[in-house]
Amino acid sequence: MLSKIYQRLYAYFGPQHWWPADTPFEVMLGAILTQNTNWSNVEKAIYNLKANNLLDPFRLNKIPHKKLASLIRSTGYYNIKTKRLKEFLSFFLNLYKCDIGKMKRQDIGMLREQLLAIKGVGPETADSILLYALNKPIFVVDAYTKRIFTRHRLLEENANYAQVQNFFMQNLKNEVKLFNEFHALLVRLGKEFCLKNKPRCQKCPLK
DNA sequence: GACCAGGCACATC
DNA sequence: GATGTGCATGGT
Repeated sequence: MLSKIYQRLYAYFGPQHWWPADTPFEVMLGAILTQNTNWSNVEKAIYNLKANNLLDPFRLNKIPHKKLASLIRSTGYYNIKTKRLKEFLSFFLNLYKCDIGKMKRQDIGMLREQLLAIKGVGPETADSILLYALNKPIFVVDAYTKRIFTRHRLLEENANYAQVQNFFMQNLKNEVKLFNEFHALLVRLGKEFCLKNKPRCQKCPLK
């Protein structure tokens, strides 16, 4: 059933080419910056960081809070997100010496626990980093995913993150490519057809 | 001007 | 352990 849904979405929208970033490090920053925020707001912040030559963990770690906050202002919650970025950077530096390869070689379960231990990294952010920055096979659950599947009565209204994630991972092949594209397609579907304030959608391609 | 967007931590009951 | 609240900009 899930793979049927995936096929239909893929046929309708085509490949989504996620995550929109040049490097794994940029994915990780974007994952924090996009928390409860429109992606277009994140693009502006990433642009600012790039323009200031700060898409580098060592340089980014050194700049003062105020400076970083002003650069990511467009993403909202900029004081909190500045702290979260700093928390993430010290994790990245201390445990992995800012070495993506070293992270990729780490066991996925261990890595997920380490990411979740960072203040400001919850399940969705951790899983986005695992899947989209490190190519680890894990399904990312977000607000759209829940909304789409509860509206189609395929999930309980009160299902928690782990339950939704299990629902996908137990019913799909354990493939990075599939998890990548499926989640991206669900976000695309959500943006275009499953908005919060439009509870009934006649044109939904899943119907 | 209200409502929402690719969450999360923390307080309080 | 469930429920509520603060965080904040930019687009519709």
